[in-house]
Amino acid sequence: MEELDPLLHQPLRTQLVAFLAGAGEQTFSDLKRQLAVSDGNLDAHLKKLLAADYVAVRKESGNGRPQSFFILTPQGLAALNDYVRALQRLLPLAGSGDGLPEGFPGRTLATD
Amino acid sequence: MEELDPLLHQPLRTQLVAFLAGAGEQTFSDLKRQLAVSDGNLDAHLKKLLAADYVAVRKESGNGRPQSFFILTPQGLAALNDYVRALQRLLPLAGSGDGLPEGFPGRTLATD
DNA sequence: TTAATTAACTCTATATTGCAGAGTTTATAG
DNA sequence: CTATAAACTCTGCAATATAGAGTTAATTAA
Repeated sequence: MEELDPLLHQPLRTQLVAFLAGAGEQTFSDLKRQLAVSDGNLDAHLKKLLAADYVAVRKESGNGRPQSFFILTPQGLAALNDYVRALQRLLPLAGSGDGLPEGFPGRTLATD
Repeated sequence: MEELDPLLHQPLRTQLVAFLAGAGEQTFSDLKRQLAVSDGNLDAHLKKLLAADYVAVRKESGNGRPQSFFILTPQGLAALNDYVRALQRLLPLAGSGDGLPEGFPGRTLATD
């Protein structure tokens, strides 16, 4: 059965990676604001992504407050790519911009 | 930012619900085999889906071994529908059957 | 030039969730 | 009627997620 990278298949991390993919390099604070998440929680999830080399960090200081810039690595983008494909195979999303129930052939609903 | 139903956004439960959506009513053992998961783990996740009324169960006995048939409820299908749409908004998947990197405008990659 | 303030992180303890295997029940076979 | 096996279910351990307290570093203002 279709595997879903557990590192990516978690609400906050999916959002994180999707956001980095779409918006490019972001500071810790940017991410914190965008995802409305606590410092500690963001830190913990970033650490996991860093440990997996899905995300890289570049630190700056000297010309202002110290800042960390987080960015998706090529591996991270590749993993996201694979993840999205796995989702597409698992969930019949193809061509369903507006409904998708028709995309689930053979289903039977509980009649309650 | 885009919300992802935490009940569905978990590897095993996503697979479970996707499978039920695609294949209709399934027994406990069918699910166990298809998802290659331990009894206890399957039971735990089914309980959560039952508690949320995403899945319903019908029990049979008397004419063979006792069996439970699990099935997606209308609420479950609706939740899955919402979930897929949230993913589609979060991840720019549209029309990317074969690459998708182009689907992430504005991204910048770490050069390592 | 140095003490106060504030922003940017990071660490740690607690809560929540996930998992596997042992246990229980129910049915068929000998 | 005892043994075997399939179909679940329960319980304790392990891993993960979260929040908030703590730490470091830089600007501001006396």
